[in-house]
Amino acid sequence: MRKPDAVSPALRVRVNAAVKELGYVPNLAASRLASSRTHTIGVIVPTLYNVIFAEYLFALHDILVAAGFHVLVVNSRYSQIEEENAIKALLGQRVEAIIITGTHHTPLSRQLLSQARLPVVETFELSPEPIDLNIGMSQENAGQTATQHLIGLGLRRIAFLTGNLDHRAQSRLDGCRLAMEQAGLRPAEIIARKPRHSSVALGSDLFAMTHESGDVPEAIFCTDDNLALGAMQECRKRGMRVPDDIAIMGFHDLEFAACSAPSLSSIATRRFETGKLAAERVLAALNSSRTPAAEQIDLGYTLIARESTAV
Amino acid sequence: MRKPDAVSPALRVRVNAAVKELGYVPNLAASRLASSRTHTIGVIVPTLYNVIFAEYLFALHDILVAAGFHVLVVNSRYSQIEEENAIKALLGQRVEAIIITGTHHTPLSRQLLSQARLPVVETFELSPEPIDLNIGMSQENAGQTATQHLIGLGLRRIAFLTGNLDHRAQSRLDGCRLAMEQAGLRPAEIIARKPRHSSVALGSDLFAMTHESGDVPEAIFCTDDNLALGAMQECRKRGMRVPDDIAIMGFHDLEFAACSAPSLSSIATRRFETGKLAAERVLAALNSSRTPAAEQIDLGYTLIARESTAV
DNA sequence: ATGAAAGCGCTAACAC
DNA sequence: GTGTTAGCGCTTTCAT
Repeated sequence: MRKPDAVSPALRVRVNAAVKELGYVPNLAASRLASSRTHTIGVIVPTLYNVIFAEYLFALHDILVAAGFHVLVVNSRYSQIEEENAIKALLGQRVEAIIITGTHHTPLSRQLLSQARLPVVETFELSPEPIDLNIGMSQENAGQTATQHLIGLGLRRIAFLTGNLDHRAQSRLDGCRLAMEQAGLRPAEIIARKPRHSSVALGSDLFAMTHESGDVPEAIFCTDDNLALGAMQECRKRGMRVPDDIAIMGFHDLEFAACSAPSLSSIATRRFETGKLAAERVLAALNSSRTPAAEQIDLGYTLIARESTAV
Repeated sequence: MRKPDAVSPALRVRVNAAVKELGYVPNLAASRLASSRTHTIGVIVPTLYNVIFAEYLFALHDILVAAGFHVLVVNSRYSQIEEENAIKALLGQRVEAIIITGTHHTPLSRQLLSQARLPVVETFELSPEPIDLNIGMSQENAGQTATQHLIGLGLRRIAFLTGNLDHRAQSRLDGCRLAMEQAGLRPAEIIARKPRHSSVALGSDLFAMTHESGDVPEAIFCTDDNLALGAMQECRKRGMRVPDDIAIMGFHDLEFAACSAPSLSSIATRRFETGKLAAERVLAALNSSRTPAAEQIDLGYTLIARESTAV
């Protein structure tokens, strides 16, 4: 069945007939056990709610499936414990490589990944000590750049807005604080108490909260374009004009940032490229017998200034 | 290792030490082969870009993981061929049940699912002849209800706007046509030539196209809230007021519909409940030895009238 | 409570 | 080109 050409046409016909009649489907577990090849790559993402991971997975999927691999996606829900369980599950499946979001893991996770002797790619962040490959960008620098953009516009009272404070959001906040400090300022911080995933509705809620507190800043840097869009809409509802009364800055440059009204300034990040490169490097590592040297790739980011900060 | 209580404490300690030192992880393929239990449920969705599937998967995941199952998510990219391949892959994995989006499959897909002797749940639509279980809603009725709402407002020139025309979008369009016909009208149809996934940017593009053609309707029913939001933003950019100059209606009642400015009228659909119920029925079927009768559950939908159609 | 042994359904290597 | 056979690493059953 796996090499139909290597068999007489007559036999091939009989085999196909039998397959169809019996509804026979080869047992992958047996095949994997016997060949010790699973043709499966494990991918861990923190959530499926955020479209950036959909884009990333799309690119990964494209390349890996074309190369004959299965892609096993697990989500860790932003929990290191769930991530550790996901790693165990993937190793138990004997995936041939693991592509994992972020660079912060439990000690056991690191240990498991290190001694598993398979290609590991950490993505979206830059690690001080990568387990193996690392493809990402400096979230802290990006946060700093965004904030410097606002400061450069003459804005002084700047707030940082986020839903849950996962590690990447925290790094952006660190960058924001650094930029403010360098300018002799301090950011206000608007952080949702209850960790909810980033959404337009949450951005709207958080801005409403801030507005009602009476302490409205001159500019808001949101960790995410969804939050930014929600904040912009809430501004309008409350009679504030963007950017005249308040400047708003997003993050990720999602598809709608260019066409929202007003259009949204953001930091463009490279999700497709991250996925594509991770997949390519994994394939390369799997095809070369010798272990390639651990490598770190900085994909960078780009500041996109649009109407929402055109003060 | 699987029953630590059934072993002397001393041995248990030695086992754990060995496990840690060797980085031992049990081989799931071997376990599955030996026990002929995979504890895995396969789920097929058409895309990961649409947040409704994230919500659905979240609910599914919650219940199935809590019950000790693995969830294997595959996406078919709205292609029946890819869906067929996904089904083969899942059956090869010997998943214990399959939860699949939609009710339209290739003949071979139907055959494979029928003769696999495992619980199958088709979701999001209602099928005239379900393979096994079917949990969904009438997309056509929902499209009809939305359109009747617009007609009831005295609007006559109504357009239907969609990105790609997958089967569910087609059904909503059918419902829209039916309502128009009953009122003695004909809908205009705005359909993206290049199938792209639904997004705010696409809604914006499509409305811009329509506006430039000069033939602007009195109301637009969009297959998706993302498209609707994009259309609303593009309206504002072009100096049209919603709902005064044009009424806009979305679909799915995504999180942001309530907080956009103006707030968006929509049809609320029940993604969480669909996932929850599908997971519960699968677990029930797996626990009862006898095959439960094929069943069809209509989860319905709700018209939510908000500012964008408050004419 | 512990050890021994058969066999799950394939793959890979070999003989025919 | 075709048939045969020994494992892959577990689970399950049976002896001890």
